[in-house]
Amino acid sequence: MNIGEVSDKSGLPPKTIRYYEDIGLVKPLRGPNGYRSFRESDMHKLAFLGRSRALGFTIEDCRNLLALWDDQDRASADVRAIAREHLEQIESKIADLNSIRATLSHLVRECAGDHRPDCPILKKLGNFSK
Amino acid sequence: MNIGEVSDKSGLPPKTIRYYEDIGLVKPLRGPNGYRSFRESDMHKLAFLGRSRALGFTIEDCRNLLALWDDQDRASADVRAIAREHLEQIESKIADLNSIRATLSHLVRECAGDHRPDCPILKKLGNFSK
DNA sequence: CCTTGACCTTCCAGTAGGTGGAAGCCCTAA
DNA sequence: TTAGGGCTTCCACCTACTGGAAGGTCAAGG
Repeated sequence: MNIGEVSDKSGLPPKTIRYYEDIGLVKPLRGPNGYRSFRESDMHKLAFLGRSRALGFTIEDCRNLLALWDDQDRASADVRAIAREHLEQIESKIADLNSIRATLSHLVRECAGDHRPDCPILKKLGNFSK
Repeated sequence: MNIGEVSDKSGLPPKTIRYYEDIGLVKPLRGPNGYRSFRESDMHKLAFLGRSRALGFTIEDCRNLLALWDDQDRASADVRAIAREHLEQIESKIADLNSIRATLSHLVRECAGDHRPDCPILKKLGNFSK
C-alpha cells in the first residue's frame, strides 16, 4: 500500500503518517522506487494511533500504548494506569475550562455590547475602571 | 521599575515579559545601563495580559483587547464580540473533552486492570480483538 | 578596592504535534 | 511525449513560551 491509500483508509493525512515514521511510531517498508510500502499491520497501527490521538493521548502515551498492544504478555493494569492518568488530566482540564466559561459568560452577559465605550469585560481584565 | 519587580507584581515570569516586548505587546523604556524600565502603565498592561491569558484568550485576542482598552472611543460591542467568540470556542472544547471523558471513563471502568493481558481499552483502540 | 552574588542583557535552541511549500523523482494514460 | 498526479526529501512555520549559555551591572561586605 502506498501512503495515499493508507491515508484514505486510516483518515490520517500523509504528512502526519510521514511524521509518525520520523518519530519511530511506524516503520513501513520501502519499494524499489523509494516509495513507502505499508503492510496491513502498519495500517492497523496507524488506525490505532488515530483513535488514541482522538482521545487526546499524547504521542508518548501512544508510543507506550502501542508497545503494550504489541506485547502479548502485557498486564491490563499497565494500560489502565495510562488511561486513568490521562482521564484525570482531562477532568482537570474540564474543570479549568468550566471555571473560565463561568467567568466569561458572566462578563459577556454583563456587557451591553453597544456603541458606548463602557465595558465590564475590560474593567475586569484591567481590574480598575478606565 | 526593573523587570524583577514587575515580574513579582504582575505574576508573569521575566522571560514572558521579555517575550511580550519582543512581540510588541509592551514597550518599556530603557535605562542608561540597558535595563528595561517599566512605567506604571506598562505594569497595568502586563497585569491585563496576565488576566486575559488566564482566561484563555490567544495572544492575538490579547493584542486586540489591549488596543480596545487603550481606545477611549471603543464600542463595547467590539470587546464583547471577541469575548463571545472565545466563549464559544471554550464551550466547544468543553463538549469535546466531555465526550472524551465519557469514552475514557467507560473504558477504564471496563478494564480489570490486573496482571492478565486481556484489555478492553486496547481492544477499543485497535478496534478488533488481539 | 575587590570580590561575591543577585540581577540584568542578548541570543540560540527546544517544546508538541504537526502543517505548508518548494524542488524534484516516478508512474500511468492519452 | 507530454501532462497529471502521486511520491520523495528538506526546510520553515505555527503557539506561547521556557531553558540555558555567555557576559554586563549593581550593591554590599571585607
